[in-house]
Amino acid sequence: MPTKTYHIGVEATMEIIGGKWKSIILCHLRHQTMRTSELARAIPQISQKMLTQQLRELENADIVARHVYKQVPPKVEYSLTDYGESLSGILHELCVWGEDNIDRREAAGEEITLLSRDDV
Amino acid sequence: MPTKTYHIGVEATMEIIGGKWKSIILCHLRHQTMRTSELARAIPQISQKMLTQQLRELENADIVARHVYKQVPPKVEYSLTDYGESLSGILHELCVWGEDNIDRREAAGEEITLLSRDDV
DNA sequence: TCTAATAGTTACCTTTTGGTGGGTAGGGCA
DNA sequence: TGCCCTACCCACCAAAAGGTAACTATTAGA
Repeated sequence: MPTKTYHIGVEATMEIIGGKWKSIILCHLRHQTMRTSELARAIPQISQKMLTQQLRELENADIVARHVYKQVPPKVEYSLTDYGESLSGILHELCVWGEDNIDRREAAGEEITLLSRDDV
Repeated sequence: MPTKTYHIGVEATMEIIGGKWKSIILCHLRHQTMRTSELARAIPQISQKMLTQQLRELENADIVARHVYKQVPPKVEYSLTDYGESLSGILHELCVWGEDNIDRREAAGEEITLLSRDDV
């Protein structure tokens, strides 16, 4: 296998939490274990496909754990792994900085809304 | 203009520092003001086009300041704005977490290299 | 006159990412 | 029997992101 090369640490981090959905998913899982359908409700803009695809990738990176309950209809829960918890502080700061950024842009006259500010 | 809507703070943050290049550029500017050519040397994989495009976008978000010296050949310097400095802590953590992640994957047997670990 | 030097733009193409709509499994229940 | 439920998979298409290469301007200096 050809050796994977990074030039700076942040490159690796962004490969894991980057993209349109991963950081959002992780911000939700930071507070609680959630079922697939709960995540879908918490992130109404995401499609089924993207949700499971991103969860699979986070699982492969050992950030998210998948718990399958053997029952019908199926029940699957996702939560942060211990290693995933090491991202918790960063995720929180990303949320808070974004909230401030939105306030700032609103104060500057931009038409902008933040629906929930529940990241505590 | 249609109101821009976010569901969670991190969405706004990622819109600003997301993508393949922005966080890398910002990590370099965190330590020092840099000329265009210095940035290009510090990030050898980036193309001219991407470098200026990303810098423009960071400038529009008031994260990066552009200083043009009226001389020939041209000299242009980039640095974090005061507001951009508010990302400094997060950028540092993203770097450090990535370095740890690379160590972890290397320890797990993955063929992986980190060229510089100079984010202090 | 010709070239080097720096920063930047543009047109064009490829790759990656994301969206849509369909389909699966398998037990519960009317 | 036939339909519901949840999770999830696949084929296909559209849009966004990124890469390549050629071009610009300007002036110092060989």
